[in-house]
Amino acid sequence: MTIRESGEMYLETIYILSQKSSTVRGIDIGAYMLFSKPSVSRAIGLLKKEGLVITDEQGYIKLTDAGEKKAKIIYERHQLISRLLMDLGVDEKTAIEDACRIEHYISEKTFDAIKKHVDKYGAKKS
Amino acid sequence: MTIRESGEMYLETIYILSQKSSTVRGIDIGAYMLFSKPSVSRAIGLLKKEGLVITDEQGYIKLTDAGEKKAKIIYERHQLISRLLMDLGVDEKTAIEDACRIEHYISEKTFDAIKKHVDKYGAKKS
DNA sequence: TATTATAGTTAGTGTCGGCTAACTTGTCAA
DNA sequence: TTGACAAGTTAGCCGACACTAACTATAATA
Repeated sequence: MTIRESGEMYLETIYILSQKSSTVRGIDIGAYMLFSKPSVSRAIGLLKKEGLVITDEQGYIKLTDAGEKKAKIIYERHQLISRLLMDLGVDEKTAIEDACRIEHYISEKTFDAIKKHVDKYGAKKS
Repeated sequence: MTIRESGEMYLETIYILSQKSSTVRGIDIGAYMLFSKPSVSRAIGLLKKEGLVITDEQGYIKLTDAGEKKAKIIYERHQLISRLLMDLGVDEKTAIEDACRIEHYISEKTFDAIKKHVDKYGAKKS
């Protein structure tokens, strides 16, 4: 069972929250994603099974090395797509929102192409 | 009930097939999309309910005016995103595939921005 | 200490959108 | 005329992924 869009979103969220705070709880994830506690609970359970997430003794949620690696890739994609869209003239809010949905559906090849473009011309805005 | 990703794909397919042949049947749609007959049957039923599709006396599937309008928009999006990706250096096959998945998730604003870009710089390839 | 609030889980539901199996119907050829 | 095939539909299933209601466990506070 490989990870899907929903799982990617959770991973990315955990990654983002981990950078703001050293402790991430299910409830924080739910608050960020606007999902209910049971939805988060189930999703985290699945990510644990896949070895992408663990919970420590206090119940805090952490990414495993594998999870962190994946999360970074997803996060990087999000950033890059946002930048591309902003380069094209899309306002930041819309760019971030659209990137969030698109990021799960682009191939490696397209991602590389966007990377090249943004490295060359882009990133008006960090 | 508003149309979703799956419905958009069916509409676009009907649109494409309608341009190749004046008669479009469920079986043709299934062959194109690689979906089973019952899946197509159900989807077409839903599109009929939404007034986007009708079947004529012989059972052939046609877009209504509303359906054609929607289908055109979706098709145009697909074309534009493909061009954008090709402009970025993505090969045609990959560009078309990725565009197919992305097209359902971009906002009007982003679409407009892509349109401007492609009109200005793009379309190396029709 | 007893109460209350917070966090997590369990159980069960609903929608979307695929699927197979099996039935119906119409056409065409033996 | 009958038998077979092609196309469509019906019935029912499944996975993904949200939800609510309700239970549990723990921590904080009156």
